[in-house]
Amino acid sequence: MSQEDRREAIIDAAIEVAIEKGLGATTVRDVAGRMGSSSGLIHHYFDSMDLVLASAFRKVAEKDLATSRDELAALDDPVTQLAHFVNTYFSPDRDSAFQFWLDAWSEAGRNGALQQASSSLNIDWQQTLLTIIESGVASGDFECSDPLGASWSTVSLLDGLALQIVAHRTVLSRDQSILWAAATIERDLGLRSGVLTHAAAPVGAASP
Amino acid sequence: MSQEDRREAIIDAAIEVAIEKGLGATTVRDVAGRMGSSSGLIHHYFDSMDLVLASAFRKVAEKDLATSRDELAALDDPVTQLAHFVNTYFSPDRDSAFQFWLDAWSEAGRNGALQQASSSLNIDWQQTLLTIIESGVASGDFECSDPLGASWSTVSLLDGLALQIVAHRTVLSRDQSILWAAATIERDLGLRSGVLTHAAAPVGAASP
DNA sequence: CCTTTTGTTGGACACCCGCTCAACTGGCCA
DNA sequence: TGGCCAGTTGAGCGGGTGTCCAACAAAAGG
Repeated sequence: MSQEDRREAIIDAAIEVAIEKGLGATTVRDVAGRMGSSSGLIHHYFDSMDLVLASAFRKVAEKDLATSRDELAALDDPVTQLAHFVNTYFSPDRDSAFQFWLDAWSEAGRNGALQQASSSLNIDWQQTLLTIIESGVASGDFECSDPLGASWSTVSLLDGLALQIVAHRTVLSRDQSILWAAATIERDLGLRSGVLTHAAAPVGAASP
Repeated sequence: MSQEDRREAIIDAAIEVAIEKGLGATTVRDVAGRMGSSSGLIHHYFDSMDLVLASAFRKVAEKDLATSRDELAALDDPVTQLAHFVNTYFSPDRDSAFQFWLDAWSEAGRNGALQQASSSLNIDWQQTLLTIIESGVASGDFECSDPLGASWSTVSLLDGLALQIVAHRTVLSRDQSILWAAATIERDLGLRSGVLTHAAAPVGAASP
């Protein structure tokens, strides 16, 4: 097993544990136990446990983002892309990844490696949205004088709603949140009301 | 010193420590040390440390909310109230309180007492906004067919932006965030562009 | 084949956690 | 003055943490 593979195996084990116990409560011994190896091994590949946790967060968040980007790439017009983005953002499949985000945001102020990973990946999500918005403005589908502001407002609105769903469970329903987010985003981008939600639902849309 | 005073003193000490070390990293010994008392005392007044932390969060969040509501009560028309709300939401004064929110959202899934405090206080903030929006609709200042949705979208948007400011520090500027949030909220409530930010700035508005 | 290198082990270290409990203190009442 | 008791102490318990490191195993190189 190559050095790189071993590192990935450690990160994967850390992810599995963190999903069950939380990022902050994931320990060296947990990870070693999950891998069936010794605890010393982890420190042979990582200088500190903080780096393991930051790597775990980064891998989860990167995979989550890559999945989203792949799905978006399969759609061709900006309106459909945006509709897909909004309709899938609160999917239960993303709950565990979103809990990683909550943990990262909370810990960012005290763990430098995490803050760097968290802020750069947050920017990546906003950039993904910015690309959609700019292409929509270019094609005439959207009407928006400030795509940068719209992209940040949109991710922030979605994150704020997702946060309620994941942290508080029953306070907001997923479907209701989609409708509320869509309404605001439609107004921000000069779309007719309902365009984002009445569109033929893309693969994996809505939620149970 | 009465029982109630002692409890409050413990909570206050826990708050001081939590501001420095984070809610999750605050220990019984830290709190006792800050008070200059023994660790046993804390357990004489609280059944568990989790309850101390939940109480600390609740006190910070309640005070933060009460301050906001008092300021709003001093203003009379809905537009001025909403402008004040938006212009003060990202104030540096609120940073430490907001870090408590980040910690609470992260920990909510694993600490029942915290989840209850966090979700009910989140609803209180949304209700505050809902009251403003409903009075604005009644007075004809706002145009909004779904005040409930608008209130949730607005808190979520503000929380999402505040989260970037507090967790990632330099990714977004406070002033820029106010402008972006205001633009979206104005569209949601049928206000003329700039009404929320060009209004005579209320006490403590903007940020350095 | 024997040495060297590399990967891996798991016990040990120093420190921290929440929580319990017997012992102590000091003010109040009889 | 003596007894009482709520308030308070802090050592101690069982268990946890990240990190280090001498010892071992196994593959690589001569």
